[in-house]
Amino acid sequence: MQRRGGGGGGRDGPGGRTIVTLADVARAAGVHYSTVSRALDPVSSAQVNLETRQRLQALATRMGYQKDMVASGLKRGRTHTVAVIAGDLGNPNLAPVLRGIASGLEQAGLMTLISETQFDSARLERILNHLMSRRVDAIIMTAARPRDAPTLRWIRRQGLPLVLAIQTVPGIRLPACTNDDYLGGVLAARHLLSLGHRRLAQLRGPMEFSSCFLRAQGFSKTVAAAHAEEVVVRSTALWGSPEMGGALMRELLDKKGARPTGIFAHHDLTAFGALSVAEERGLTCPRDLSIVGYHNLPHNDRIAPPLTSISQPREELGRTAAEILIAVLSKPGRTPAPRLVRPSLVVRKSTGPPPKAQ
Amino acid sequence: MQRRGGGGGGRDGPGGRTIVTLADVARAAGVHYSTVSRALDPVSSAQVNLETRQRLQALATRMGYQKDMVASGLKRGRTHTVAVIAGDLGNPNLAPVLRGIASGLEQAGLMTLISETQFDSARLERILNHLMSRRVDAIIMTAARPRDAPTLRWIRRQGLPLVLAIQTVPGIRLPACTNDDYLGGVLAARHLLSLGHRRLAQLRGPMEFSSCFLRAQGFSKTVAAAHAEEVVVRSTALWGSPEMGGALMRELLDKKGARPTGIFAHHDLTAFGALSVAEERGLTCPRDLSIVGYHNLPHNDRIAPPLTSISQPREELGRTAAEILIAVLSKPGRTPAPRLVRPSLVVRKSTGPPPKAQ
DNA sequence: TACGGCCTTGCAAACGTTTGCGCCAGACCG
DNA sequence: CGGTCTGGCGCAAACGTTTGCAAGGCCGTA
Repeated sequence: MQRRGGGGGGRDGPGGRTIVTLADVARAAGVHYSTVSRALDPVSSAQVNLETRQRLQALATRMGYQKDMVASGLKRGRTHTVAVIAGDLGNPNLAPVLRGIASGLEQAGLMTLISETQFDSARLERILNHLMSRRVDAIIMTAARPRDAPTLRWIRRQGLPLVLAIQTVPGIRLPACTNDDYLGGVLAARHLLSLGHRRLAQLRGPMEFSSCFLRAQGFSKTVAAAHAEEVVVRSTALWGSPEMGGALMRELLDKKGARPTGIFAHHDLTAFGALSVAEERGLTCPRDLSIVGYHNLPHNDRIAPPLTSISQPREELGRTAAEILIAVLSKPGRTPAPRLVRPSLVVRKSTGPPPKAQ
Repeated sequence: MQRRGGGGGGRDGPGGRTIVTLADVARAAGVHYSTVSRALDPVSSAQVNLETRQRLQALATRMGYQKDMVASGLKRGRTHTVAVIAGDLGNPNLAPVLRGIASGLEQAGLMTLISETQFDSARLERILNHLMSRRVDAIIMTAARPRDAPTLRWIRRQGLPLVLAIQTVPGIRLPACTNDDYLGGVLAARHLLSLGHRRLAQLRGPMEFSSCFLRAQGFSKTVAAAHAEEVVVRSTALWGSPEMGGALMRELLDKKGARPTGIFAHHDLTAFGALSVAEERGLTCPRDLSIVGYHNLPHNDRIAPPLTSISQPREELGRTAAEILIAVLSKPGRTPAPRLVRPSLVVRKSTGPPPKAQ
């Protein structure tokens, strides 16, 4: 299929490019190719005489030799490739995380393969088969939900190292890196409480995501500990959007009883939708109600009013996930402890003291 | 290194998982493994007798056989992997494009490898070496600039199929998929002109990006064709940010002569910054000036005033890039024509008729 | 019946790298 | 001076798949 060059050796690649192999270098150096292999491999290079080693290394770089990772992968069973399985690549919050992962892995000589399940389990299965057949060294999963637990266990049974990022799954012990969403909820609650709010509410995201669940818990516990009141509305089924936020806000305002003055939205977009509905109802923010968002989207200071929000270091999360994965690969036995990345509160104009009237 | 199982055959993978090979299936079926290979390969399966073929296919799936793509890649020289080289993965506009690419490629059985240059040419070189050594089948490059032309030519010389996405490079003929940025500029200009504006200006992005260059051209030509006036300010060195927008806006307002009333920002974030500065100077939008942004970021309708913007189908762009790539791979000789994805204008409240006074 | 043409299947050599094993020469020791 | 040890290198067998080639059987025709 692939022609061997006549004189100089070297293989013709698909596009007619010449590929220099170990054999080519060996021929040029007058040694056996296994010697070249050893000379170029950092660990076995001690087995070859110092000066031949240096000569071969110099020759290899001069000839433009590049180890064929495919062949190496076949032989060694390690492809130096890590797959990231995301739920929705369209989610803008994901990009910085991916960046962190990719740059963190790159430093360890690992490449990043990305794929997207679109939260479809058949698709996930197809992807996993693909990845197994490609012999990836490990998997990072970014949007795992409780219902994915069997799949996660399956992956683990296959012996594939697995690290969770962004979301964790209760009841399954796996190395993971997430935001400290519980703390995020606490920060939001504390902020509103410290401003004097005593009637609070949450516009919650889907509770199957650990991030939302923990945010809700952190918030509720803090509110309860302060003996303040929390008005409960249902959580959304879909992830943050203005429409969802509007719907929840309407539901909240339609409830009988005193209206909450401090609101914690699990997503900035949800907060936007809620603000629109509040304005329709003649409420102004922050005079009549305060609202805290989540994610600290880049335009929060341009909207009216600029949105107080919880900021998460997303790229750091990705880098940390990469670190964990590298640790797992280097010592397969141990499961590193889950790691948390701390969020912080960014105060803007959408929060203030509650109205005096109440 | 890897132990062979005693009785049943099968290889033990890194984590102790058992891998079923062609030889295992063949042994179980009592045929030679080459026959199994042929039976399972869609093109050569015609060579094997219908009923053995079916028997082998059934047995293979029953035994959980999965073709080892690494071994196949070594033999065939095709890895079914495509690399996407991005400039900045943190750019939120990129995520939908990546999604489009990944899902488009997946349908052709190709996997997507992503990497990020951070606009550092040494890094780009390292990445390319890595990719070559990994024998990727093709490369998609998303943020090429004129200064990258030598590298692009080098890739082409290596015989690696290459497709540009989002940005093109003048003077180098390569298959590409971009937004019709020229049209975007035209749409912005037409909109402002049709509202009655006669003095216009642009807050331009870095002109080394073909996208910005073409937007600028489309806008300027349309303005000139309408015999309206364009006030020129320098373009930014960095990509859209509120700070950049503010700086450019200040420069524009400090110019002597009549103030432009219609402004086209090459990025929504630039527009946001410009709006802030305008407000500082006591100008209100859209009463005193109109502004059109670009990218149609998801929160444009929540800012004050909601921002008129040019929307680009980003995911479609990614899918189209994938289509082009697949075409290139299927017939290596031909260079498919560059394709354009059409943007559209989304009118909101930041644009209106010019002030009567002028 | 002999022979040429198929349809199927087996054989074995690749693809490029890694690595256990063994060989050789030189050094060292008794 | 003979034996053992060791550093350095070559040999060849893998890793799992693909594929040209050939061999065997079967059929049809001369």
